[in-house]
Amino acid sequence: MSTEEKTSPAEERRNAQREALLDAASEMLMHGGPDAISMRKLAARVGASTMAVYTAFGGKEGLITALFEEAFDRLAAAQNAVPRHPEPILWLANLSRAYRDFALKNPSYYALMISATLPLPAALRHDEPASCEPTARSIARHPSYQNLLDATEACIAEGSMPADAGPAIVADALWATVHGLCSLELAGFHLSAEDAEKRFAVAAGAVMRGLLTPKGLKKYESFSRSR
Amino acid sequence: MSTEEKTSPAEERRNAQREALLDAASEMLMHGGPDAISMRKLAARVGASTMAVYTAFGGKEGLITALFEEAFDRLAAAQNAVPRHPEPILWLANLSRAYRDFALKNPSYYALMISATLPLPAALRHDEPASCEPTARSIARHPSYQNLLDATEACIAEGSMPADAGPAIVADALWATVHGLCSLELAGFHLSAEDAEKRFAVAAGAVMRGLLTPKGLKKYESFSRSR
DNA sequence: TCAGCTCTATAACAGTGTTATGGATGTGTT
DNA sequence: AACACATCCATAACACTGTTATAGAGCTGA
Repeated sequence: MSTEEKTSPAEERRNAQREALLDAASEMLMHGGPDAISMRKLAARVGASTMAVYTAFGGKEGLITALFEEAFDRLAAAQNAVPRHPEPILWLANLSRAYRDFALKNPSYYALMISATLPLPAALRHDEPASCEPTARSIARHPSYQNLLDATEACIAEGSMPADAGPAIVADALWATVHGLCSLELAGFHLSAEDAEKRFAVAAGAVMRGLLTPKGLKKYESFSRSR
Repeated sequence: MSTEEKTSPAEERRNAQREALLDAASEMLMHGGPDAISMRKLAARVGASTMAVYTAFGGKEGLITALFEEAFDRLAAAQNAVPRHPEPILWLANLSRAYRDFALKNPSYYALMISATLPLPAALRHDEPASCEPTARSIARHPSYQNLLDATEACIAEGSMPADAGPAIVADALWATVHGLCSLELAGFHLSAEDAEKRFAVAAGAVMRGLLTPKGLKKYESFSRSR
């Protein structure tokens, strides 16, 4: 017997239905974006009525919030899967590549995540123009962001990156670049896969190099030489 | 008498109504995002019927496309307003700042533009998963992108940036970073205006420095010192 | 077993984008 | 100037959307 809560058969069935709804919703999200998620069609797909979605998630907003959490969990898992390389610079580089891989392999989840990073829903959807509360829907400051922050702090600790700007600003700089690159790539602006790869290498390498101290630069270039 | 086409009074009235519709639509876009643009409300706002919007733009898709063009025109105007500094590195830096200023001052227009750069509408909205045709809705490869490309080529020509990667890839690297930073900032991830400014300076400066050749780096640092 | 409660199915409400169908308006020709 | 033609717009309807009220089923706990 594990430490799980005892689940009555009805509650178990409810949870199963909730997961079925979430799965179907993610599938609808996959090949049509958030607007393609219709409450009626979603309920019909799992053989339930529309109200089931409302009791499970409270509404479309709640459903999409649940999809957000799913997306963030997947991203966090992908980032945690990156081994903590003893050289923090290489750890950081590997985190960047893992971030890109995640974005390319889960385009609709990624799009959903960054749709909260856009001003549209966050600041403008509701009539209050000065809300600016990211609720829980944002990449930055999220657990999936922690690895990037840790690696940045390790770089600063060993003197490879400057300490005066603060780790958050440095990490944001790298994140902004990688995110922008993924946006470009997902939008289809790559004549070939090799070009996309090359562009990512050039841009991510540039911002990395530009963020390093002279000491860090020397290390980084020795890594590049040895490769 | 100018070179304009002769406009009959009816056609002139039609054009006036079309512009009135576009203005009202942009206003609705401003404080509610694209989803807040309702055909009925839009038509009612200018005192016309719903069909007027359809004969003028063909549908909501056409209306939003018109808003896209408006947004791109404004961005292009903002970029063209940046004087062509004799030092291409500084020209490039000024273009970046102008891009950010535009994004911060026109958040909904900017969000509309980059919503086409996202995978959501471009690749996933319609059921064909392999369309990937940016039609005319994309920042990169657009006239508003030309200044950035020109400045990059000027940097390469004077030897401040490497020529082997090609100007497009270098320009994309800078654009991706600036775009990512604007996304972060517009989403509300700035504790203070000074912090946002600092972050932009650090990140944009880093990618710029990382893209420069040793020769360009020497120039760039002399600029920073003299400031 | 039975009261009580939660969940759900049906149907309706207020919206949305879009589209047929007449009638009014302007246009070009005779 | 007057007629035939084309265009455009207002009305109303259709097919959807998310959401909600209402009533009935199902499970829970005593």
